Order: sequence, then C-alpha cells, then structure tokens
Amino acid sequence: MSRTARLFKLMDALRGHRRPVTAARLAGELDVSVRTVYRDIQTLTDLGAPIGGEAGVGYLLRSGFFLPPLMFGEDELEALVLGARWVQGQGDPSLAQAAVTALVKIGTASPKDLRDKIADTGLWAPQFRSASEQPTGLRTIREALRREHKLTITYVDKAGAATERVVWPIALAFFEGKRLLAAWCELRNGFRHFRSDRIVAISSTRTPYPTRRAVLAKTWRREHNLPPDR
Amino acid sequence: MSRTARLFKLMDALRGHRRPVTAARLAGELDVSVRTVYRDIQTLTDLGAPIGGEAGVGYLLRSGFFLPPLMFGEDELEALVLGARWVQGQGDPSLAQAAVTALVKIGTASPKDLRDKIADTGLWAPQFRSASEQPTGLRTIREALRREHKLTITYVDKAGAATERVVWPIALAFFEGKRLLAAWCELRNGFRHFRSDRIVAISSTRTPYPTRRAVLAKTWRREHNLPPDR
DNA sequence: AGGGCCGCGACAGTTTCTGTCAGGAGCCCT
DNA sequence: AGGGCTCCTGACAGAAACTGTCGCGGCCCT
Repeated sequence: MSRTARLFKLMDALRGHRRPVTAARLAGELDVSVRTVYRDIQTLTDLGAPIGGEAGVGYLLRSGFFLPPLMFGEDELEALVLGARWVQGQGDPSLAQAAVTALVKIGTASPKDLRDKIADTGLWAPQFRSASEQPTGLRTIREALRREHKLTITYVDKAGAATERVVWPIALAFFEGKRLLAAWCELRNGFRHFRSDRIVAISSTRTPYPTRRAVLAKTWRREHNLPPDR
Repeated sequence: MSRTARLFKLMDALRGHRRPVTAARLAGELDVSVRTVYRDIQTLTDLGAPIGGEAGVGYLLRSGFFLPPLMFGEDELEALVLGARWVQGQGDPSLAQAAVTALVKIGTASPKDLRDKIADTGLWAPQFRSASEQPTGLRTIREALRREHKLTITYVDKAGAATERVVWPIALAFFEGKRLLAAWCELRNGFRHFRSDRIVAISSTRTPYPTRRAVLAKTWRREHNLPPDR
C-alpha cells in the first residue's frame, strides 16, 4: 500500500474511534511499524489535522480537520464573494490567493454546488493597483501579527528622515489604496502609526513581544479614543 | 512542499476551475513538472477521486466530493474576515448584516482556536461612510441582479437632467466609496453605466429580462474590452 | 490536416520513506 | 512515590518512491 493511501486510511481509522487509540494499535491496523505511525501522525498534523496525543492514553482526532457542510443564504454568499474579491485587489499576493481558495472551499463545502452562483454574482470590487507599491512586506506584517512577533522596519517619515525601529504590530488597516500599521514603537517608546508605503525595509525578528496583542490593542484603542472593539 | 500537501492542493486547484484545466496549467499552479501532475492525478483517481480527463481539453473534477475540503487555513481566514469587514463598511445594511452572520457561521463550523483567530485578526478595513449616500437602493439592485429582473430608475446625469429608464442590471462595481451599476438601458437601447449616487429613485419591475445575465455580461464585457472572465 | 493535450513507458538522480535501536518525558493507576 | 504505559525524538542504513526529462501514440477540436 502506498504511503498516500495509508495516510487516508490512518485518518479513517482515527475518525472511526471515539476513544483514544494507541499508536501500537494503529500500527497493527495499518500493518506498519509503530515508528512509522508516529511519523504519519506528524505528517497529518503538519497538514493541519487536529490530532491530539496524550502520553499514556493514545491519539484522538478532534473535529475541525475537514470543512463541515456550510449553508449560506444568498445575501451571505454575496457578502463573502464581494469581500473576497475586494481582498484580491489589495496587493498582497498570498492573501489574494487565499481569498480565492477560501471561496472555492466555501463553494464545494455546501450541500449544493455553489460554484456557479459564486462565479455569477454580479458584484465586483475593481482594484486600482498602483504599480509603484511593493506589497511584499504585507505578508511579513500579517505573519508577525499572527505570531505576535516583533518587526524591524526602516521608516521614512513625512520630512523624509529615515529611522530604523523595532515595533510590535497591533493592527493593520486597509484604507483606499493605502495601508496603515499600528504598532508599539520601541524607538519612541509609544504607540505609532506607519504608512506602509513609507516602510522601505521590513523583516521579522521572529521573536515574540512580551505583551499579548489583545492587551496591547486595548490600551492602544483607549489612547486613541477608538471604539472598544469590532 | 510535500507530496501529500500537493495532492490536497491539487484537489483544491481542480475544485477551483469550472471549465477543464490543462495539466500544464496545474503544473504551473503547483510548481511541478507536467509529468508529475499526470502522476498525481493518477494517484488521486486511484484513491477514488472523480477526476475526468479528456485529451485536447483538460481535466475536470466531476461532482460528488470524495474528499471534503480541508478546514480554512490562517491565510484564508484572514482573507474572509478582512473581506467581510470591508463589506460591512459599504453601506448596504442587509449586505453588512449578511457579512456578519456569514462570519458567525464560519466561526461555529471551525474549531475553537480558529474561532479565536476570527475575532482577533489584526486586519481592519475602516469605512468612510459618506453620510449623503442613501444606500437603500443597493438591496434592490442586488436582488434584481440575482433574479435577472428589470429595474426602473430615475437617473440624473452629469448635466443634471433627470430621466426615467428601465434597465437590465448586469453588474455592480464597488469603487472607493462609490458604486457603479452596469446595465442594459432600454431607453438608450445600449449598455450604460450608472453611478449609484445619481440614481435618485429605484424600483424593481419584478419582471425578468429576456436574456440570461451571463450572456448579457459577455457581450457587455466584449464591448468594453474587459477581461473575458475569471 | 494540424495543433493542443492526455496518457504512458523508460531512465537516472535525488529524495523520501521505513524499520530498528535507543532514550527522554508525560500521564495514569496503585 | 513508583511502575507501567505511551507519546515523542534522534540516528542510521537500506529500500522504495518520487521527480524531471525525453519520446511516442492517440484523441479531440477547429
């Protein structure tokens, strides 16, 4: 049996059991060594499968690996399609691609095949791609936001003076064509906003900042008299 | 990228196209050689995937899902959330509401850690609600688009002259703050574009127009040298 | 008839996979 | 506290697979 087929079988085996299964048992079912089972489980978790393993107990597949059937109304579908199309024009290639695949998944996860409906929605959000933009940094920012990592940026202010700073990203706002990064600035020791087109260099330090982003965002919002949430 | 991950990606790629896709194109998307695509397709069909291939045409994933799509990735979630938030600021109350409920549905279908991520995405699309806008007509337009119904509008052109027309809506484009309705105009007997802020009155006739919107859109696109389709 | 494309076989270089052995650490029960 | 069970990881060598590059045949559409 090929490795690929075995991985599918392994998922089925995990899905079949309601109580934790030991690797040894799975090894028996799949007719491979225990070590291989560990490696296969590793492969599946890398793929995103929420497999929980507890020492002394066994493995358990939690829900959430596959997309369950989703049922959207027409309005909701239109909202998602329009939103995704707008995202596609926002200049972050990986985010744009993600918008496409997300729509595809939504289309096929429904009981009825909604792909035609999605393609036929008459709603569009055309982009004015300013060619000068170099949106490569966007991905770095998004990832740093997710992971709560610090960023090193070289920033040119209104006057044209360049500074290098380490900042803690809090939020990224998409205005018309422009983007604004809200962050805690280590250089100024305070909250600052950075226009993305003035960030001339960016790299992630890959080190987390000491405060949770949610907490940071809260004080940031209070300082700027922004609505508490959403 | 591992072979297994590529197989999932290949399934997504196949799902993403409604017309047959050539192996060469898939090879480009997956960044592997064409031969490998053939082999991967072979693997998937062996696993039971309903993939149809015709020489001279391309591959097509027949309906009947043999594998549900994988759960949304972080990128996809961010794209959906950001898109939905932008939609919320576009001034169509029912569409905005739909964006919210769609996100909620996605959230309840996701495992808990993803649900947290939805609320905590640091991406925002603030709206500049121009107070003068009266977006009530949006809903009428969207519904007419869906049902392929005719619309009766009173339109004030640049010069200030008002005309009442019956139009066949084709597409609705969301620009920055403004919206543009593309439609077949019975008054002018040709394709016309209407700025939504110049539409002073609107109502649906609730009668369908005689041509399918897809066909209408096709000629409209050709007349305006727009890209043929996604 | 010709171009575009699926399908497959062969081959060599590379990568990955697999079982075995060894050891560390966490969970559960007594 | 201790013992048993189990998850996890590393190393290693042989085996298996995967991959890209050729070439060829046949089908479909224009």
